[in-house]
Amino acid sequence: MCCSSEKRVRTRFAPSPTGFMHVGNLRTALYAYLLAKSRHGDFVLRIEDTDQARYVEGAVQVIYDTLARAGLRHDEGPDRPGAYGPYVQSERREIYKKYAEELVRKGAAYYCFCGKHEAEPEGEESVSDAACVCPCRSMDPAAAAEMASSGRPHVIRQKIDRSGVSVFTDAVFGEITIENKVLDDQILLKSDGMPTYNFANVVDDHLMCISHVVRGSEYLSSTPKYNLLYRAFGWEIPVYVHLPLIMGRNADGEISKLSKRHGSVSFENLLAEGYLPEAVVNYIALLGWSPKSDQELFRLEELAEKFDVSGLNKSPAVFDYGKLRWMNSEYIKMLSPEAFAEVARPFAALPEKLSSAWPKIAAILHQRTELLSEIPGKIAFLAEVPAFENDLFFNKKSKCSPETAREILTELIPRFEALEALTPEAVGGIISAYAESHGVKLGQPMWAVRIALSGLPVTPGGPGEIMDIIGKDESLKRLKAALERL
RNA sequence: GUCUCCGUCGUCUAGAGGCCUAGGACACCGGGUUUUCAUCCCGGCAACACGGGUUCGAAUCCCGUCGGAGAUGCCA
Repeated sequence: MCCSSEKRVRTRFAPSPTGFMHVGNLRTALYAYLLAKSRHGDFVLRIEDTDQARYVEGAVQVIYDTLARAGLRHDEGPDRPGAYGPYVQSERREIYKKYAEELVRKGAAYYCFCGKHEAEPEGEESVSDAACVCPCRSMDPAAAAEMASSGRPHVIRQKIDRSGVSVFTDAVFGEITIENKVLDDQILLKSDGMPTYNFANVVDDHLMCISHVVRGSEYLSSTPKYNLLYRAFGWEIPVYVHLPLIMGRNADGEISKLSKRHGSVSFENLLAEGYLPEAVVNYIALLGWSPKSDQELFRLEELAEKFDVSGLNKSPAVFDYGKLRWMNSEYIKMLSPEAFAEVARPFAALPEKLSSAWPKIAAILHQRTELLSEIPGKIAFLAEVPAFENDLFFNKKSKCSPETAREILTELIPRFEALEALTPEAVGGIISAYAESHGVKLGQPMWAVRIALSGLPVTPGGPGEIMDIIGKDESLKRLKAALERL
């Protein structure tokens, strides 16, 4: 029997192996993890693979990888043996069968031989399942059991008394009342012998001693059915923690449950775009939960310390890529220069000749990067000067024009040439000296040299850094080419 | 259609009858610093869905309206 006397907090994350991890699911996992850890409890991973049609090769690995990268370490799971395994539902068939049959014996469920329902034609007054009464419902139990054991295809349905109302309490939403007449005799065991989610989650949560069921609010309206199941078995009902949904906004401004059409919604996509896992975790933690303080940046351990169900919100939250981006930039800035160079490297797409200059390139990129995937675009000019017009030499603020640029380059090129090495300091010194001797703003020669060097009005780093990175030969080549066209 | 839930700046949120001329953050706008841009600093714009109650007093409680979302699968 189970451990209902045990006070230990145990939560679970129970994803279906569909091949990718939706951020909504990740957030559910995060909250389940935080709830458990904030109370020094256990966080369990269970794989819900009861839908064979949706099985995807390698999908379980995606789940492990996601949890690992997000830092959500589970205490038990298929890969971490615990006392309540197996942790994969397809390996628990016999368990569900046994309990489903127990329910039939208790009169809380029945065999149904009706076959699949055809889809109802659109537009008609749809007759809900709840309203129609299956003839199998009133079949003689002994006869039905015999038919079932003789191999006749069947499912097992929950037998629900539709009178009265069901009331339950959710830790987030409070007291919820639902009329029993809207509850249908849902299928517990499918004709292939696999349980439905509706049945498996109850059996497993009980058997695995889950104390707090953390899940999306889409399950709110079916919760009374689960409670009926717990009662039929005589099991203790867990604490429910239903989470507000994460919404997305489409191009027309319409809001609906966040899905692929709203952008990258899987954790792996987000990482591939250059969001740091810590930033994503921090961001989604605050999507629907508030620490009730003005703090917004949290390490995972800190979240586990501060997490409390009372901070959970009831209303749906719109996923805001803009704010995620800001948070990502905060995490990038917090990285040490070495760490930044390392995480950014795979995104850089550097040509061979520049690869040894990576540490220097990373240094000028560090404080100006919000998303790692923007890096190639920011540094492409290092490999090759993009086509540009001489008009680019015009700059109001620094009073620069193609004419002044010509003067500047004419005077400066020999000085750069005379330099042993084009270090940022040496280059800066020469440019400053020019500004001073000509009585112009520093920005003027800076602008001219930058444009000549990069063909861009905006570059990471200034002329000194750029020359240092591309080297003396290449620098002079570019400056001379620019002067020639002036 | 039916049922359930939700409704504070554009977005994420604080607010649990007087502390609210409603606070923070992102975004946006403006200013300053700066070797461009960015970072950084300062400032600004911007919300209690609406209508009734209850109360000396309501963003906070009650009712209604409207709006939004979810559920209604041999998916989870």
